[in-house]
Amino acid sequence: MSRTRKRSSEASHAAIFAAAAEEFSERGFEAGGVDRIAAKARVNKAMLYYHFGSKRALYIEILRDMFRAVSQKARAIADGPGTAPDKLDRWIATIIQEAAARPWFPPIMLRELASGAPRFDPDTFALMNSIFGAVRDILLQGQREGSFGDLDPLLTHLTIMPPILIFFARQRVLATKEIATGLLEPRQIDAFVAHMQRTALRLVQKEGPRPS
Amino acid sequence: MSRTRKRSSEASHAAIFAAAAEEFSERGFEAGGVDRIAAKARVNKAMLYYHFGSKRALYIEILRDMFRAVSQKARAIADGPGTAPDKLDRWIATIIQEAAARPWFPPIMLRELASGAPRFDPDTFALMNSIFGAVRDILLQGQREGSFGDLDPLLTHLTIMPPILIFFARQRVLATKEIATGLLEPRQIDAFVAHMQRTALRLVQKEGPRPS
DNA sequence: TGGTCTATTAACTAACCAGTTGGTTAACTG
DNA sequence: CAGTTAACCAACTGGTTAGTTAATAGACCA
Repeated sequence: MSRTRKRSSEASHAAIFAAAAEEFSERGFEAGGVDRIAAKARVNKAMLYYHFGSKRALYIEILRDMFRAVSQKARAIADGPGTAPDKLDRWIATIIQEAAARPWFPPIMLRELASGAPRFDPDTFALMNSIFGAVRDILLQGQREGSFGDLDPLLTHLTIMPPILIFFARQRVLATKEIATGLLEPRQIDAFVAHMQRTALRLVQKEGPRPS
Repeated sequence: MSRTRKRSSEASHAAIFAAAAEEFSERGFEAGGVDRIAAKARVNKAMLYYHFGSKRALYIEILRDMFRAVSQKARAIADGPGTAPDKLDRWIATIIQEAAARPWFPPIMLRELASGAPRFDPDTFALMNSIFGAVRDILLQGQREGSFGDLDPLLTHLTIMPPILIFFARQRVLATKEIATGLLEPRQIDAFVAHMQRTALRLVQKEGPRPS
């Protein structure tokens, strides 16, 4: 049946993708091995080249998958209705949810930042930039509305994103070492969302009279 | 003369250290090559093993060098005189200065965080933890004195450090690509110090009446 | 002067890696 | 049923890698 073959093909594709995401997340692009990926996916190494063309193309596919999802949601929030503080809250909740749903994303992204993203093709780079574009629009809206103070959108973005990436990279490590269980329970994530929302609001707020 | 030989030995040691710092910073531990390090240091590869014993020992030496410097200064600030907000400001200025002086540090640290620091021996790990210990003492002092609100020291530390690491990792990338020159001029760094000091203060401040 | 130690080297090894090749199997099609 | 093709695989290749070894040059000292 065509179904059987087709399904098998898609299953192989998905298994390779999942195995590669895990491998690259744990070891990085250079240290990640295609033999190990193939073994994890229970697939012959040649299938990896059959389905994805090259180690790099497979890696980029993993990056693009997550950029596509985040970029689309960020644009929807920025272009949708609501006040700027409200949009900022929703943006933070969204990116944290997406990171929690793709545990391989934060380590890969951190390594890309550390390396200067030399593996990004122009399209992937543009996709990543469009995420910042949405955030910038939210921040500028807040300034226009008078609810946000004077701020540098890029610097603000670069202050909010890194703690999120490192929080999840650390969580994965702690989970792997089994130092503490249940650290990624929903309550834990909700508390972190609240922390980052509070942090972001304090960061963009207008300066004003302070207590004491 | 013994001087000539001794100096030559120390010079080789230093050249290998510098070349390795650069190599590991650009490519990471796994992708970093000892042959490339030796070539950069203008030294035979065997000298690397003579002076440092192994690739990993060389790598750890680079990590310890920076942890030693930062840990010592952090302790001095935490244990010295001054109010908590003042200490927090000095801590941020210090870590940013140390990162600027060791441009290889942020990328290496980011990759370690992404990998879960599997290459840390217990001593190095303790050295790194003692940095957090000093920061925690500053934050607790602020709570005791009533100038800081209710906060989680670890979460606060993990909100302040990542933007600093990523700021410098990005700077190095931009400098390499020569997209913009002079980005790391003193003024640029001073502005970033001010931004992070403002960010940290807003983060730890007591909640109070806000401007509407 | 002859022995000893530090610093250095070229040449080697054994393992590993990304990617290729040449061929097989099995579902579908006319 | 015969031909086509998507999906799959074992085995190989060429190149790279961390780490070793055996030998040597020169400083120091007795």
